[in-house]
Amino acid sequence: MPRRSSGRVTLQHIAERVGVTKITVSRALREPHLVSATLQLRIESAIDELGYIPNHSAGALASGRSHSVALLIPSLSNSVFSEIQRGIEEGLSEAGYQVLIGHTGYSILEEERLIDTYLRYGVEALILPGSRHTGHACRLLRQARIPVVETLELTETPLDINVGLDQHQAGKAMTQTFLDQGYRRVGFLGARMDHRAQLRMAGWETAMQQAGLSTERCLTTPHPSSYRLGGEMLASMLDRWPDLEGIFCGNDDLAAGALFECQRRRMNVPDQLALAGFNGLDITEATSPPLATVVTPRRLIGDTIARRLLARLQGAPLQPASEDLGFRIRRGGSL
Amino acid sequence: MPRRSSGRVTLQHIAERVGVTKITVSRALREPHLVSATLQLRIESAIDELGYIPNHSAGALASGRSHSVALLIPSLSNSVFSEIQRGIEEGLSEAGYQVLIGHTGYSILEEERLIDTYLRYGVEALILPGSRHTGHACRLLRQARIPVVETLELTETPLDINVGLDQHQAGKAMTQTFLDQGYRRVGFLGARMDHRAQLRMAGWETAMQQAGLSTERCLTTPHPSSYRLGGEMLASMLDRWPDLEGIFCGNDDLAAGALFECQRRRMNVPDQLALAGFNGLDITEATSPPLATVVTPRRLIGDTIARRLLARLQGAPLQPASEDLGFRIRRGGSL
DNA sequence: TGGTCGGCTGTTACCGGTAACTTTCGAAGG
DNA sequence: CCTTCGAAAGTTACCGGTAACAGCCGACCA
Repeated sequence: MPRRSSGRVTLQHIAERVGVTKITVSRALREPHLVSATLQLRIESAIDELGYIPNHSAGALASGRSHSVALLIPSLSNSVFSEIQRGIEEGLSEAGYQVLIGHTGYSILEEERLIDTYLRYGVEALILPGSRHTGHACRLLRQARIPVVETLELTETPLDINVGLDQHQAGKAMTQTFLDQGYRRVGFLGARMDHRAQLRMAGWETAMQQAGLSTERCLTTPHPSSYRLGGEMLASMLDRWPDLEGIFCGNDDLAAGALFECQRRRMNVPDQLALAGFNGLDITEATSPPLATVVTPRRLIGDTIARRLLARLQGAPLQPASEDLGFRIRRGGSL
Repeated sequence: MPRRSSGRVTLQHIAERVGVTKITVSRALREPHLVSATLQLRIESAIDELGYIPNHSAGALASGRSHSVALLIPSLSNSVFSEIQRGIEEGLSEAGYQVLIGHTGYSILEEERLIDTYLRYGVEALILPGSRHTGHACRLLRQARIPVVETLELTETPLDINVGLDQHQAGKAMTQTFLDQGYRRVGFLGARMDHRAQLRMAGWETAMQQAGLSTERCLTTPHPSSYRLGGEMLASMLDRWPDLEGIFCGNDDLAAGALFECQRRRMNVPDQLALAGFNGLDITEATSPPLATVVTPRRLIGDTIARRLLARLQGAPLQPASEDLGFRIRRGGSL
């Protein structure tokens, strides 16, 4: 009678049932070509007779490999990440990796906590949103000696792989589109104001300043963005700056909320007020008029991350570098 | 020289540095009250000097406890689940559980695969969307002898904990609201048509039949729902049944897409066509007019799941039962 | 006929923690 | 002064797999 045991079916049970040793059963599962065909069959049938389920912890401990990768995203409810996630998952799961998802709630402290958690799980790589991390997080990452991906934004000093787009440049380009269309009093509306939102706003400022225009018409909040907030903030902005000609919203949710508010006020978009968002979510194509937006190559980002990460996991050397996947301006009908 | 070793810092290293055995260090981390205060301090400082990160696999293997729970959701991009998830996560993380998220893509085959995967990880409980599973999945769940939660919909034959709402009843109630407002030629527009969508549609049929009305005006598709699809399908329905007075959409995305299409056609909602959705997502309150919808108690569902699951994890006996958390009809302005 | 080789299976040790039990030691009590 | 007791730390074995290396055996070749 063993002192303790989980009661679960183990390799040992299968081995006894078949009359071999457990290493043979282990091989049959991982390297079937090393096991004779007849044994293979007997092992298989024993496995599903007894309902054997491998213990991942035991395997990971013995082999030093977890076959898993952690993907941190800011928020589960933000559909910006679902396409990125799809690309990553498809690429990695083909190669036998399990993708563990965690969400940071846009906080680098929470990110640090999650990095620690997933390092305990022994993930073989980490994919992080953004390029700003706590000092301790950086230390953890360096010490872990595993591939790290920083994504969405670009950085001058990548830790390892960096795939994304230049958020500042994109904000500037969208603002320039307003200017090219003859709009002059263009405001900025932002929420949450995480690092990427700040970069976009800085792009707006740069473009306005270069054109010699005022950057006064700007309203931001640390609250999470939502349709409702877009509407409310639009109302405040119109109150405060009745002469506004156009508003660049830091993301599509705000822009859609602002558009709905315009509809309630029977304001014509874009004649009375031009609007633009950021990301190119589905909703921008559905509204009437469709919303102008910066279309970000999210699926491509996901695919690229998967490809480059697999290369690193298969031995490609650490060679920190950024990859800029660009963006596309879509005028929709709201600008 | 050991034959193999990961090179990572282990309990053993900390123990040597401090001059104790590893079990003492292990205790200092898990049961600090059993270790003297001075030792505790020396151990702590050794841990962050050396940068020790516990190996979760080793701990889980030795203790037979993974301190993790799997939450399967149909789709990451559907914000219906983010609130449920938040409630679950807050409740469980307080009690020291890590929540692992997987998405089934609305497929019970994929669900089966994920159940298998997470059982290998040794999760201590599983939370599943829906009550329909493959036969093999049921076998796996039964054999695993861990708490299982089925959520969103209710079932007569719960495996264990079942928390949700009566989707059929909700569909019927919303349809009845159309009828109470005097609408007669009420259609149904559905996409994806997973089990819950089918139940809602059945609710619509029941209400219509009980009122002696035709259930002919019904259009569904297996494609995933989206704003765009809502618009396109609305167009088809209006083509085919120009006499439609109202449309009950299987979810809020479709309803919003339909509303946008009405706006493009300059059709007045609800005078020319009444619309309703399902779930009570943010967008239903943002549009103009706001959309009628069935508000589902998602946060409450999440909290309830956390509470009941914790009870089971702490020893409450298996006692299969359903808990109906109800729903609320919101008329918005589109109905 | 002896040697070699390759296919298949076994032996042994080990991964990094934790459970359960044991030992040590100083303080309190009789 | 001896016993008892409890706090603090140690010993030993074990969780369930896998790496590395060691047989075994029949086929093939010289």
